[in-house]
This record gives sequence, structure tokens and C-alpha cells, in this order.
Amino acid sequence: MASFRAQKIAKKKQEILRSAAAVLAEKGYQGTTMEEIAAKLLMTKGSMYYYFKNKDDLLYQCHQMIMEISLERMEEVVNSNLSPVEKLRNAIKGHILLATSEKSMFMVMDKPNQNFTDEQLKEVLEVRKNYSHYFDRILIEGIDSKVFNPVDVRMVRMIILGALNWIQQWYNQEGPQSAEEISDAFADYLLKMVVKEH
Amino acid sequence: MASFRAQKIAKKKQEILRSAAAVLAEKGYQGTTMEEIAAKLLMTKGSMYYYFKNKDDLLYQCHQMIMEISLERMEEVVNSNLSPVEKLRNAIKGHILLATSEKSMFMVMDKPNQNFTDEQLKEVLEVRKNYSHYFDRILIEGIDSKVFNPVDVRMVRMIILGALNWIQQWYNQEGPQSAEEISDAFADYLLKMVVKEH
DNA sequence: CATATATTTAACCCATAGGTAAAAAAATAA
DNA sequence: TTATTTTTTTACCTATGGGTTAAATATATG
Repeated sequence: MASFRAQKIAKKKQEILRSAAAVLAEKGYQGTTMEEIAAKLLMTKGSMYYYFKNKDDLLYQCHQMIMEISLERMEEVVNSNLSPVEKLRNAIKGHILLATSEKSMFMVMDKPNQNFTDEQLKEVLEVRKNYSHYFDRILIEGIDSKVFNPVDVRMVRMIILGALNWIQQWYNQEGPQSAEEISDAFADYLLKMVVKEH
Repeated sequence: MASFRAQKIAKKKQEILRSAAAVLAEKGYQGTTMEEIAAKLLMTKGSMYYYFKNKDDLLYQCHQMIMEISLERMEEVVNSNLSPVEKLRNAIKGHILLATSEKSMFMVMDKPNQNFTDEQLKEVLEVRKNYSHYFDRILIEGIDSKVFNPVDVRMVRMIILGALNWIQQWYNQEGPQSAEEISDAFADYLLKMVVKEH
């Protein structure tokens, strides 16, 4: 069991990560200073180094935090007993809903090979690979059960992930369409690429 | 007529921009130093300031350079007398072929609101708006002439541009598929979203 | 209350990188 | 060849920001 202290520290870390993500998303990794992040939380730079080894550790943990959540949700969908069509729809919708509600966190994940150390990058790419692999599994399942056209899985996955990840670039809360509406529309259109007509 | 000097300077500027784009793409704006860019061209930092006002001027001109080319090509497609289906296919393929052959240049365009000054950003967003507007025009033309389904133009445009712009994140020359193959596949799949069955 | 431990702060160090200016070197003109 | 202009370089200034450390403060424990 995690000690009381450990829990308290973990909570504080999360607090920092969330706040840091907002700044990182707005200014980019190199454009963000540790002092800025600290100031936003009414603490000093030195205090941050009590919780995080250094700046890229902060970025790394931001990345892993959001990927963990993403993976969890994706696993739920993939392991459900929905049809491939509904699995794909849910995967798309789930991604969009999470990416829009946690926009900052998702933006932090952009351009991974620019700011991570080699070891971090290895981990990061690994976990991302797992995530995209889930899309492949759904696609293959649909193809095998003849409800999807025999598409090029890699290409289609790239199209889907591209469309989804691009949303961060243009989505804003005050836009004409809600995240819910966007996710429905995206799912509808993207499914048309793969679902067989009948 | 442009003087001999002016031409010579323009040529040198382009040379710098191309080389700068490569570094900027790899390390990001804030991660790139003027010295690095200069060194790659076997010149010194000071010399760069003879051609460019400052660092963000360099980035800005990189952006405008590639957008100019993109817009030109897009205009050719839109103003051709192809069918909407073929126009869309060509627009998609053209974008991908350019984005892959000029990968660095395109990567520089990412996250515009992070590194530009206010005035620059205004121009940048304007020219990008023009570009995406061309996609809208093609889509509307197809819908009006009943060859496309009555799709939500904004949503479909976002999906297409997302899929296309994401390519920079994963494409590499040595990959299993050539840019030509990728562009064909993308065009095929994306067209399925909008073209009516018959 | 006293002592030990955990957390925060303030003050500092230092390398880096954007930008400048004046001198040196190249190129061009006369 | 000399004078003039253009281009490049060298040396410098300065602010910034990541990271460290020792002291101060807060928190818990006996």
C-alpha cells in the first residue's frame, strides 16, 4: 500500500502536471520556462525540482499521464463485445472526446522526437505504438468478419489518427460545433471509408 | 526589373531558407539556434542578419515560401476543368506529394500560434485560410453537382487536412510505401467519404 | 515542547543564444 | 591600381533560463 506521504506527493505531482500541460501546450516545450510553470501554481522554481528531476522529466510524465488514460479507455472499447463497426465508432468518439476535454495534455504529445531524451523517446514511441495498434486490431477484426472492406490497414489507421490528432490544432470550446457533434460527424465520415455498402 | 544584386540576394535568401527549414523541422523553432543554421551553410551567425531581420523573420519567410508554392498548385487544380471527383483527388495527391518532397518546409508550418508575432500570425492565418478554402470550393462544387453526398463541408475538410498534415509526422523516405503510393491510397479512401455510390 | 523529517524558498552559478557593431575581406567600378 | 561598395567575420554585450545548494520554514512525532 502506498504510504500517506507517497499519496500526497503523487497528488501534488499530478497537480503540477496538469498545470504544466496548459503552459506547455500554449508555448511549446522550449518556449516554456520552469519559472512560468511554478508561478502559475504559486510556487517557486526550486520547489518544482523537489518533485521532478528536471524539465524533460516533467514533459515525459505529462506524456505518460495522458497516454495511460487514453490506453485504458481504448482497451475498454477493444475488449468489449461490440461489433467492429461500433468498436471503431467508439474508439474514434472516445479519442475525440478525450482529446478535446484534455486539449492541453494532448498538445503536449506533439512532436515527440524533438524534446525527449533517447530513453524517454523509446518509451514514448512504444506506448504510442500500442495505442495505434488497437486501431489496427479493430480494423482487422472488421475485415476478417467481412463488415469492412479489405482496406490497407496501415493507411487507414494513419488517416484516422491524422484526422483525430489534427483536431487539437483547430478545436476550441467556443467553436460552432460541440465536441460531441464533432465526434459524431468524424465517426460517421471516417466509417464510410471502411464499412461495406449493402 | 529586379537588379542583378537583388536577384543574387533573393537567391541567397532562398538558399538560407531551405537550409534553415531542415534544422527548424528537426529541432523546432525554439530549439534551433541561428548559429546552427549558419554553420550548416558554412557561414557565420552575423552573416545571417545581413539577410534576415531576426529569427522570427526567418521562420515567417519559410512559412510564406512554402505556402506560396502550395497555393499556386492548388489554384491550378481548382481552376482546371476536371470533374469535382478528379479535382479532389488531384488536390489530395498534390498536397501529399509536395508535403513529402518538401517535408522540412511543411514541418516548419506546424503550430503557427506559438512562434509568430501578432502581425505575422495574422498574415499566416490568412494565407492558410485561403488554402483550406480551396478544399471547401471543391467539396461544394461536388455537392452542388450531385456527385458528392451532402456532407458537412467544414468537418470533411478538417478530416482531409488532418489526415494530410499528419503525414509529416510519420512519413520517411525509406518507409515501405512511396509518396506516390501513399497519395493514391489516401485519395481513394478519402474520396469514399464523399463520393456518392451508384 | 523538542526533535527529526519533509517541503519551500532565496540566492546564486553558468552556459547559451539572440542580437549588435565595427573592422576585415571580397567584389565591383573607375 | 585605387576607390567604393557589398558581404562576411570577429568579438562582444546582455538577458534568460535550467539547475543547484544551503538555509529557512512547515509538518509530524514522541
